[in-house]
Amino acid sequence: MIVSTINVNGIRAAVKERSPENQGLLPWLKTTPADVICLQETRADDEQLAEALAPALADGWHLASADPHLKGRNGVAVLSRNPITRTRIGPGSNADDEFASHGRYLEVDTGDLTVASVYFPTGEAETDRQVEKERFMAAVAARMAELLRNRRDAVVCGDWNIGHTELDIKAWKANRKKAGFLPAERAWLTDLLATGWVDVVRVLHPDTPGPYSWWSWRGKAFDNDAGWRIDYQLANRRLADRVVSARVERAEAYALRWSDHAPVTVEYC
Amino acid sequence: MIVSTINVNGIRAAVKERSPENQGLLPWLKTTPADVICLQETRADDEQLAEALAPALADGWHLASADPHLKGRNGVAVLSRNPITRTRIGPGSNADDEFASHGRYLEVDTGDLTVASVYFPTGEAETDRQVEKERFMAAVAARMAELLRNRRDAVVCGDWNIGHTELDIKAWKANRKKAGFLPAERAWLTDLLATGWVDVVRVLHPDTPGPYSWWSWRGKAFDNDAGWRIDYQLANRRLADRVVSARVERAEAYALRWSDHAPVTVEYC
DNA sequence: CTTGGTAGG
DNA sequence: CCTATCAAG
Repeated sequence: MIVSTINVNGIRAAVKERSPENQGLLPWLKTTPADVICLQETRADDEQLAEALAPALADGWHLASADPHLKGRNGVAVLSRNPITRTRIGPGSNADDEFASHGRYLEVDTGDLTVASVYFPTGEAETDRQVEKERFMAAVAARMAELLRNRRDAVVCGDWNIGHTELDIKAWKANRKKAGFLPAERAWLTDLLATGWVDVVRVLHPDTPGPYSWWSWRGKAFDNDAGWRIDYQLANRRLADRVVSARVERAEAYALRWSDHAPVTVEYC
Repeated sequence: MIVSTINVNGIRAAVKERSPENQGLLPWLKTTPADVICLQETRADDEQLAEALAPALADGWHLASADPHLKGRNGVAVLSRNPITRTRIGPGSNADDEFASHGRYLEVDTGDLTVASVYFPTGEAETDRQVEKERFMAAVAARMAELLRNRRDAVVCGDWNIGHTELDIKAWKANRKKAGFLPAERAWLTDLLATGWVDVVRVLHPDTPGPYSWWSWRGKAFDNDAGWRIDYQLANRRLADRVVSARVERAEAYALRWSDHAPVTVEYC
């Protein structure tokens, strides 16, 4: 069982042919061994998303998605080779959940697994946008506590927009007061992991900087590997014990950059 | 003395290299025999315009321009191989001219010639935008009457956004109620020509449809030559008598399309 | 279909 | 620097 997660930074741009060598997301989808793929920042409504992914759907992929409330913003989805047997939109427990309409949280069951695709707000230190990010963090943590109480194995994938430790951001010193590496955000992740979730990429690469999963388009950030590791798969411990490999597909991304993020791919035996 | 006029549809886009074969406006500028070039729809302020045209200025071209009041809209300019000895912005006679700030009218003297670069509003039938277009038409006609009373030879170049006769629009039947081919607009041009101005391209091509100078980007308008002749050079009669050639540079535009308009180029002996 | 502005990343 | 939106042409 292989699970991938990637922030596509606009599904319509991601599926576009960019050059003869770089034909975008669809060739990657054709060749990936993944069984489940979590997508974030589709920046499209359900109809536009299905249209962009039409070739994949024709190939038999199943699709679930959570529409953004604002056009051209957010949007998350899950692609699965096996049927999707349950979907839940929003981290909250009821329809008046403030985030249910934001296109930031989608949870599905497929086979024996529960998979969530989550897109955290960017935030902005010292502003209301950071307050909203923290409300979203609290809502997701509450839902993840519920998931732990369930019987099913679960993995929560996404763009968390938080670097956890100094290993996770190349320029961590310059970012100590920036949204994405604030002490409160880092502590929140530490606390979340203490409840029983496992950051499976970090467990397999405990001491190395990165592997980064996002590089700014600006300047030569990608060439210099001046990146951030902000895309995580958090698995419950029983599932995490089954991890056989966990990597960021940077090599592929190097040749074929159709997003500013790279896929984070984990094989569970 | 060769005068060209072209609506560049955004100077910053026009100077961009579009492909190995199509390097944009600058190579055309390198090879054109024109002595004076009127530009419309630069969609840039004076500083952005000078930056986009920096290679031409380094080659010795002189530049005058009229800033648009709204960012990214309108904007007219004149490039001249010889020095520009007088500049006037706006068709009106005083600073409270409503159009002086709109980046639609620039008049210069160079050598013995007065040259104006004018960008008429698009208009929209039955709306306030048409009323404004007609106010601009009246202001330009008034200024052109003044020009005729002057001693100097003068040519008023630009994107008039009006097709004069059925020869000037391929699909004239479908456009009889559309801004750009309204009876009032056509009559205004007829009246203007009756005051002593000469549409020099039409005089040299009296009976042929076109030659069109604008084609919509939509569909296959350009390939089908489904165009409009809306870019004119109007010369006073004495100057018009010196015309030796007048053409639309469609052949060049075919290979190298860096605007939806093509240059209208006239040689005066 | 293309331009430039703007918000957001 | 890239992805969207939008108004305008």
